Amino acid sequence: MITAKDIARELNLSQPTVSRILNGDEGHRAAQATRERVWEAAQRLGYQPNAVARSLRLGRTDIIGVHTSHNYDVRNDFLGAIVGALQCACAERHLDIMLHSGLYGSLAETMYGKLRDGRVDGLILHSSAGDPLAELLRESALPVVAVADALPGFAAVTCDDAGGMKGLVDLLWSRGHRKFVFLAPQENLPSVEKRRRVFEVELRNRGAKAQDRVIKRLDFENSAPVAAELRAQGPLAVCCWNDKTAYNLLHECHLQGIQVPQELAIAGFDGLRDEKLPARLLVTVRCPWDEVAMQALGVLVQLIESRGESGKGAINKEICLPVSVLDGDTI
Amino acid sequence: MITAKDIARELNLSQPTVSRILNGDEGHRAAQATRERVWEAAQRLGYQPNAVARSLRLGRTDIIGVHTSHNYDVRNDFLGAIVGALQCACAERHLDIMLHSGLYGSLAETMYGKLRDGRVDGLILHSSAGDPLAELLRESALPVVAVADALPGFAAVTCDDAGGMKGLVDLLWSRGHRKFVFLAPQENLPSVEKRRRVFEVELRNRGAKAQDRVIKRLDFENSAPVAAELRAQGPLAVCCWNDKTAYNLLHECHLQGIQVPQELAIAGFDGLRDEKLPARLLVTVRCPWDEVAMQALGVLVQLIESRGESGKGAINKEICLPVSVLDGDTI
DNA sequence: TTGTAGGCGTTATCAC
DNA sequence: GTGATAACGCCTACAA
Repeated sequence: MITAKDIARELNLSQPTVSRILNGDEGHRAAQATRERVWEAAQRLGYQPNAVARSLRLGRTDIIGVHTSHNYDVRNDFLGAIVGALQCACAERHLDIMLHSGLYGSLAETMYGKLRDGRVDGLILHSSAGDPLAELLRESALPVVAVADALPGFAAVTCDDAGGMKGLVDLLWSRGHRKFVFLAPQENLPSVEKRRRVFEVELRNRGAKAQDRVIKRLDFENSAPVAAELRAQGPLAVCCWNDKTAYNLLHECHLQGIQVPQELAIAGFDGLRDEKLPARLLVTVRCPWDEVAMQALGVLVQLIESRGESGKGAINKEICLPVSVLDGDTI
Repeated sequence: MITAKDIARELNLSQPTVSRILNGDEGHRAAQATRERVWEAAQRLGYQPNAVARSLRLGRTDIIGVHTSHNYDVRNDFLGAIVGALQCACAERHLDIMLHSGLYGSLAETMYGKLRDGRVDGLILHSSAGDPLAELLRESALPVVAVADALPGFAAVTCDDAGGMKGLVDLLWSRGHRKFVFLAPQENLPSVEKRRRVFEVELRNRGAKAQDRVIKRLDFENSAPVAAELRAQGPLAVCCWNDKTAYNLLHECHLQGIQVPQELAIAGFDGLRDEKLPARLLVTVRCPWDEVAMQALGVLVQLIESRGESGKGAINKEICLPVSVLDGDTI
């Protein structure tokens, strides 16, 4: 790899002179002739400044880290949506993205170390309430913005989970549904908590009895027995905490011959529904994940630029973006 | 940020002593008491070695770059599959991933510079034939492994496009189809070229006339007029170059009321078909993208480790992974 | 067992 | 205009 020193030697100049000229040289503090010689040599030798050395010197890498405490990678629709949008947003701002790969279940301490080893200027984080990693990060100087799920003590960009769930209940109620189940995940996600709470409040306000607005926890996998169980409880409307769960349930219904929406009406939440096939259009709530990512990046850049001023928590506002209910034919 | 020097000062030691102890200290070249003091202080002060400085010194970052010359991000099913699998594979090898965000259409030279500025040890590349960036990279010292589409002069991990297409033609022919169209993209992708060639050869061998094995180029977007045009040409089997194209076409058929598979039989290629909904199962060829990513990483690590030995092109083998035809109900 | 010296490649601050 | 000099934080070789 060819360095500035190599160029300097070639031209009988000092290395800093080369560096100055190649760095824009705003003050015109170099002879025209020298400048041309330097540019020519740089071109000819294929000089590329070493970004690692520059980062060490400047204390800045222009790299944004992305990490999730959940066990998913970019193939997960949600994370893919976030990271994909970040890629676009980063390109405009001349930033790059680092995906911190941590084995799921590795110690929070270990991950914490990797995140603050100086390789990223800031972090886009997706985590859940009570995550030990978040606890650690809160005390650190690393700028962090949470996405989708707000974390106490961090800036965050989220979707209007409450509004979305209200809209969904409105729609379901208007279609005549009176018996409901909310399928929640095992993990404690703040966004899902909000949805769940609105689900309960809205239905209670409408006079639904406790047994007609049940909360049920499940994981991605085991939707087979759940489908059967739900069917047994007569016709009802199932609000799934995300689209993936809803699709799993739909799939099960197909396998078990359960009529949708006659026996089970199904709604999702995410806006990550698949529109490739027109056959079955899931009712869901569209969350603008691309916008979430863009805004999160904006806030993160602000945090990074204002680093050091008046403590880190200066900007820890939470931005909440509007959602919209998407109708379909599963309710 | 707290450095090794800080610890040294605190304990009245020299900085290298601290560094040595914290780095494993295999030779036991330190007093037990000193070691304990150092570890204690490191713990107490929350010391985290600066990875940027370390990288500068060691000439190694333990970061793998990912770049595509095409205009897509991680939300593209294919790229998502590759990057997602890479995330898993990297975690095991204690590597991290960098997504080089380059605005589509930015100069190859610019991108070339960013890729070899020392921030990544190697590169996973997805590109097409004749890409100027690939030309540049071929001359550089940066270890590169191409995925999905082989590039002359690079190591590559690909799928058995030829075998897959042969299997697909076998299946279509056995189902009685005798009139075919191959939908190809505008770009010149080596993998697609292989599929196209086998498509032609296999059909010619079976005695299909030229007008019954047509090649048609199109982009993602404009499948609307194409669908109508295809329908007009009577019942035929359409082999789409990838699943996304196939789904677009299916969608169009639905909108225009074209019967699938009676009027148009449709097959994809990728294995990125959506199985969330059981309704319409696309006939396609499953490409093991996760395996592609894993193997590519393996080769890349080999290249990195053997860097400097006997020129770079030492290992530029091409690994070709087996595929399988997936039946469905669209043909 | 520990400290000193040097360098990775860059940028910034000064003299000259 | 340009060249020393220093510093970013780390690791390695060698000397003490």
